[in-house]
Amino acid sequence: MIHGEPCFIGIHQEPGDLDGPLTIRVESKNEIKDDEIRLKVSEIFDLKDDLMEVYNFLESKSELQPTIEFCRGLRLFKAQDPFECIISSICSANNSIKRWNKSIRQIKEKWGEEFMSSEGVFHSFPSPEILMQVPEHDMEEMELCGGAGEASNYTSNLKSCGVGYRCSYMKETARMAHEEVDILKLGDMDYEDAFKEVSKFPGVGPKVADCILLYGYGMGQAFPVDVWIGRIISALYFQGEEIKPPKARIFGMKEFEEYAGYVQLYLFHYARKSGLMESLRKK
DNA sequence: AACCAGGTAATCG
DNA sequence: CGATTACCTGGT
Repeated sequence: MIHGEPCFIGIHQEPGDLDGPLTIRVESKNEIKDDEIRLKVSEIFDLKDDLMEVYNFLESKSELQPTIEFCRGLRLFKAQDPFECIISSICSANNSIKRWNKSIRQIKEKWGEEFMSSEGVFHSFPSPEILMQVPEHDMEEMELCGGAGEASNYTSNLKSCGVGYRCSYMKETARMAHEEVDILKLGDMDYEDAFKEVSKFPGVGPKVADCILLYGYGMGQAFPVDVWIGRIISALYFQGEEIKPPKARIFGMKEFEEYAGYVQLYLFHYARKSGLMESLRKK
């Protein structure tokens, strides 16, 4: 997997035993060294350090202390495929979790590479080159196929995955990732430069850019602000006064520094589990 | 059937 | 500049 070959990793931990042992099962056609597996798993699940450093930080801020008991053991999860993360993040904008997950699953099933394992069939996310060539809508696909039958019968096009107007963003981003931008290089840039760079992709605003950098490239200083984080910051730090996303983002980055990503994750989960979210619902 | 949620891009003053 | 609005889809 270090070299890009497919590999399946199953991870199990007894429910309720967050400090208990992790069982890791690996499947691959090729031989893989134990150390490589450990390295990759630990990178994906951010296991390189225990969370004490994060918890010490949360403890030091009175507004954040309550999040700990609701989130203990929760970790940032790093995406394995940067391009999948970029397209997924674009797809998530102005969209529901359920819907954009469904869209991404369909994209993988339709244009990803297929793999078998004992757990069933898997699909990788298609490469930029593949995705940029996918027809946008049923009419385009029909013409490509010679124009036979009803357009609505064609389902090998991006719009059929329910991505809506994000379709053109995704295709153009795929084209740029293939022809103009080295998306692997983003990981070596510093945060500010990487933020400017990913913001060049259509459909990528501040929130999506921060999601890409946080979940796709492990940049922990990113603080993605969606409506919920905006409301939570307003409630916890500004006595409920409305704080607009750009201001909430700057505030979060200054206040939380290299822990901003973890604070965002913990605040969101805390608000959801504690009932704070219900009380903040609309306006 | 009208209305809602959800970030970005375009447009307006 | 800041403020407003169109955009698509699946849900009520």
